[in-house]
Amino acid sequence: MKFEAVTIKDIAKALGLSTSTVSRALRDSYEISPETKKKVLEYSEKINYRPNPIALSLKEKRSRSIGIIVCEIANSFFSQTINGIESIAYDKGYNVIIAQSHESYEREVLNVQYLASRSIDGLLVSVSSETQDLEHLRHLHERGFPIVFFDRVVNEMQTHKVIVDNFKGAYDATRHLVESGYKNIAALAGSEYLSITKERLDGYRKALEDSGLSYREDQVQYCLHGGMLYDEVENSLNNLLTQPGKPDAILASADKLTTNCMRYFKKRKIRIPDDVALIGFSNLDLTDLLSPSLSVVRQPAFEMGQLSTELLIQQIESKRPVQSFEHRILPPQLFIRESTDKSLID
Amino acid sequence: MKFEAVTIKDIAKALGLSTSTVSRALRDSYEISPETKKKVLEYSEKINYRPNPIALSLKEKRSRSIGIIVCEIANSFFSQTINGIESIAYDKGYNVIIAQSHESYEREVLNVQYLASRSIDGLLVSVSSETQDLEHLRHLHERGFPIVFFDRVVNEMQTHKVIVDNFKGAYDATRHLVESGYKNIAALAGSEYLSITKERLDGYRKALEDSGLSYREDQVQYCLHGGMLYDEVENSLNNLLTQPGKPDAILASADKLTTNCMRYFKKRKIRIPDDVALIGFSNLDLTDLLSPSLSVVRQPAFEMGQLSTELLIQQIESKRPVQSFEHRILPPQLFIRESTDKSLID
DNA sequence: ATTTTTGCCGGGAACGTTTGCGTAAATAAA
DNA sequence: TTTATTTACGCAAACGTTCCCGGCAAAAAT
Repeated sequence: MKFEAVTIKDIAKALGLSTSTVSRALRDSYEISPETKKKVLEYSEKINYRPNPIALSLKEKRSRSIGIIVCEIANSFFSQTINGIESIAYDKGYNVIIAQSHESYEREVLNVQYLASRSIDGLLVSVSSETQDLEHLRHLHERGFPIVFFDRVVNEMQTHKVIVDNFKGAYDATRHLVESGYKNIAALAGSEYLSITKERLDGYRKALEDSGLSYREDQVQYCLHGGMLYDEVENSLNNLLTQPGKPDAILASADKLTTNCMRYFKKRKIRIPDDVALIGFSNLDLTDLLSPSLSVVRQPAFEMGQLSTELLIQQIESKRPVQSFEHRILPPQLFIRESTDKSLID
Repeated sequence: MKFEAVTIKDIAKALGLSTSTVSRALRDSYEISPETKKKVLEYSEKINYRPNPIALSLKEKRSRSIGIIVCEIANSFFSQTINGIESIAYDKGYNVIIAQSHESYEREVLNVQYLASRSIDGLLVSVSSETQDLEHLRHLHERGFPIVFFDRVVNEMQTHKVIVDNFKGAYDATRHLVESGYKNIAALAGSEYLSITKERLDGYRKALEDSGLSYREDQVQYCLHGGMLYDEVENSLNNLLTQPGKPDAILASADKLTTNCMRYFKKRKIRIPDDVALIGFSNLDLTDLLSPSLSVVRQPAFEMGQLSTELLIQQIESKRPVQSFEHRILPPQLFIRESTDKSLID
């Protein structure tokens, strides 16, 4: 069943005018007499005329829609980011098309190709945790296609980038653990390939060094899928907890890592924070309701979405190729709760 | 900066052919000689030709994209549903465009108009909690535009509908509370306008009656925004808890209602389930990590998304107007945890 | 009275693609 | 050899819109 819409031709025919006149009348051109304009406006109002955006896109060579690629919309951080993106995009008359990579490189490539072929005007990307090869994006970028990276950026490409200060987030969290008296602080990290993983580990390391504690490689575990799979978290924690100098605190550097870590401890009846303290990067709205309530580093997700979108649309609408690319760094927020602070437990 | 893509014309010019020949060669038409086909295929492969979907849409009067309207993608139930929708849509070569109403009728209307003007081929809708007037949807529906409702359906329109057995979900949950010894069971419900609210309350009521307990209107509280606003939940709970015959158990009929209910109890140091038991509809992946772990009615969200999309695409691709509409009802799942069962607490 | 300007409108091309129709050359049938 | 058929391709219209280019009146300037 096709759905027949009213076109400018129908209006022209009904009113005995040409399509050009109708088009001009609708755009309020000075070349059209007030009476004709009035007739056209009234009639198109009456039959509920809406311009066909497909036809417009074809003519203008732009679709007024932007693509988003994230790993999971079910991830609080990304759904909040998307809300930020949406708020700006709709304001500026852009439509958003969301695609999920589910942390798979293959699906990311497929999505990029799909979106590019859908004639989107620009792309907001947070790469998957598997992504190493960037040809699928570089290919577009070289041809002048606007791309903005957020959160999980890639250094190899000259584009606008919006991230949170991951170094500071991890640094502050680690310092907090040290100041709370923990001495063996392990890090549960995401994929090695991701920028955020490196930055967060750097912050963790620096905080240890600044505190006179030593950084030990065996206290760092990577999870390729960023905690999406419970098994990889279980594995990593098994590795950490069976080693000599067992950690008394853990810094988890992603949402799923943090919650699956809790799940692991709960299963094994390991008490938080008595046996092991836990702090993690998370944008969940429920961290206060968990047992124990969770200390977290929170990212300004909504603002990241807004900022990224502003930069993207600015580039899309710029007359000449953008030369200088911005690299914005937003501040993270530290929330101290029971999982790292026994005194808060009643 | 516009992004110039390769067209069929470029291929034709380069190969000294006409656009029609190139088009036919690409579609493997029998009218084209094998040699020409080979040349065209190889060249278009080389320059990475992709057909312009905008031009195709204009010609075919269909965009191969479907719209989704939900209140919040941050809601686990909806993000899971969207994953289900996506899985089917992409399989069948459809693109999805997601719009959020944020439980606002006004934004819902705007979104519907926006999506309709974006030449989508069909719409998957879960109405906002404010929605009473359905003109924005009826208008499209009457003109033969394919619409499928899921979860929050409307009875006034003859379309495909996919829901969960809300009656049974609430019935089972309430029976479970009764069987666990609770006698004063209150219901924290969502917007009165929503189908799911009515159905769930009906199940709650029937379970009470079947158990020899009386249904009391003062034990039911409605939250127009479905728990999105903490204040409305706080208000409702204040009403429930200050009445004579204070409830010893609560059935919360939406995700946000459930979690905000917990938040309220936590703030006031009301113990669950010792002071009040709590069970709620929820698709959160974290209910096992909450304190106490939460008993829930879970909906098969992914499957709902899949099924709805299959029905929608079937209708879109049907040659003749669809006469008979399906009304599918999926089974909910009950999970008993600590918040209603003291024996599970260690 | 003639020329110039102004106001108002229509014709037609273009965006990228598909497709019905026409047709030249090549081949087969008469 | 003539006619019929097949093969392989091009032309042009169409989808809905905008916009350049004209054109033709009436009004204004000469």
